[in-house]
Amino acid sequence: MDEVNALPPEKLQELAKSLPAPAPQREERTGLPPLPGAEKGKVVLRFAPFPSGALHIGNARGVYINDEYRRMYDGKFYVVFDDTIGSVEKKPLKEGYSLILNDLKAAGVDPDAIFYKSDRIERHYHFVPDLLRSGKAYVCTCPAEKLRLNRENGVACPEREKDSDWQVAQWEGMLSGQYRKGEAVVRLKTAVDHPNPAFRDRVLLRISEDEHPRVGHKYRVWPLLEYSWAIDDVELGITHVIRGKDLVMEDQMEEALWVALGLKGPHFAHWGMLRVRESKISKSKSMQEVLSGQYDGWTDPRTWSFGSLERRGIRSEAIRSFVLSFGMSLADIEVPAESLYSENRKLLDPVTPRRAFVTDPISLDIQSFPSGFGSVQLANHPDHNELGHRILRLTGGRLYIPSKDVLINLGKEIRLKDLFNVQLATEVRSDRSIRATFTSQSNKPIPRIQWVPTEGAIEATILMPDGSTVTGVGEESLKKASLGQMFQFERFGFVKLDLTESPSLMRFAFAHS
RNA sequence: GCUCCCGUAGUCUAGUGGUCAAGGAUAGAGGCCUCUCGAGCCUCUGACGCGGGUUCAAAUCCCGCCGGGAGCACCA
Repeated sequence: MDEVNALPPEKLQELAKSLPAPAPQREERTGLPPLPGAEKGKVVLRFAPFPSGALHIGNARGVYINDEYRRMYDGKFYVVFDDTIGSVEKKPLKEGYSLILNDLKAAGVDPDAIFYKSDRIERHYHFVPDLLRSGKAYVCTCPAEKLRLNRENGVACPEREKDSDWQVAQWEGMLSGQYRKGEAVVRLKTAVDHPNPAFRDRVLLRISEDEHPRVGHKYRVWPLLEYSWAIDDVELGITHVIRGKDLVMEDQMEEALWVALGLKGPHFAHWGMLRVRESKISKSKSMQEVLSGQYDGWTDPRTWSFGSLERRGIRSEAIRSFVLSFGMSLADIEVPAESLYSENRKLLDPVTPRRAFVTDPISLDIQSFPSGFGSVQLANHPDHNELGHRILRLTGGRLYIPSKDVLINLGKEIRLKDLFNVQLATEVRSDRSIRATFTSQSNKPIPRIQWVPTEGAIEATILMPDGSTVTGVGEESLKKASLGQMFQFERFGFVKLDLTESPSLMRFAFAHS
């Protein structure tokens, strides 16, 4: 090596030529890494939402990673509603089910089957007596506070060592109503002094008398997440549980339970925590704002729900490639929404018609308006003729232009984009108008200004991602737009028609610039 | 505090001992094009957290440190 390095550059060049061509670049992996133990055609995945509200951008990773693996392995994708009774802070919502199913549809993900945990409670009960008789679990009747304290101190509760007849009798008492909410739970015997306090004789089932949105008061004993999944994952034939790394401890619990139950469960894989910088708000926080009426429903852009993104015109394919670009990395990341917008822009830009829009308009009063400009035809897209054109009527002789452009060009000659040049007066009149004089038609290198004919202009309000509203005027042709149609307001950004309030007042939602 | 996870450019990510004087995306800068401040094209800036090992060879393996995150419920 040293010998070669010592050679003069010319010699090296010669030497390089005489060598065989370098090996081809290492092949780059595309898509997600292979799943351990996965066989084509035999992979079964699950997406397990809690029906507390619409799906959030944070759920997108779970949806699309599982769906992508389904594609890769020609497998199955199940939706399994994780709708146990929850807690005071986390309650299943009746509308949560349809909200989520609709969001999945909007996401372009079609499940192979839909299951409800609330339909499977009997299966969860089924294993309890055996667990009790074999001494792998026990009924604990300590009050929650006592239990917590004992766990903290690594102390066993007195019921732990009672015989199996007593255990089974108490279990039946839980089911029959002899015990009330909070008076008895079933706990797994792991170890009271396990180094991880969360592992110390974890609770498997507990009593709740709350009404459930699907099954009402049919059950009073409800399983907890790890226990129910230890059974469901096996019985539903799930081969791979792929979820966020916030749930790794639950995996370990499931594994402990499989040992206790004598079952063999699926593989686990995780991804790290993803946060979109602009969407600091959580699903449950959104829920509060939606329910309290602070937000404009589940599609309020501040919720960052799937529905809100659809409302803004963020396409599901863009969300898909956005979240898949992070792969299965275990690092916790915070990503700017701009990355998502960039994906969406690639999809939107070539197919979205352009329209003129002016914020904070000032009326331009043109003296000696040239004849022959009764109307002007403009292409809908500068690079795609196939998108057609539209005609702007100029018969009124007045235009709106942005005040921002007026103020920096007072007294100067400006070009009205795609039209002609005018000389601006030196001051804006009190009625928010300004005079201008026609100068010439030739395209000159002077400031080019966006404009909208006053006659036929619509008033447009645009709902921004932060919940604020921008108002302005848009060209007449927008009146023909249909709900949900997208436009690029030139020099402003991509918008989607949200609501036509009246023939001259239209509401749009802003996607991104 | 305890348990676990993670540290590659501003932000993400590829990379699994030599093909890496580290690839891609996005953001940024400059230029070309364009009657949009959009898109497109070209160019540029910019990274292996730190310190020790192991090895002929380390972004990659080991140890320590530092930094970040998650979990620690009769929630999911």
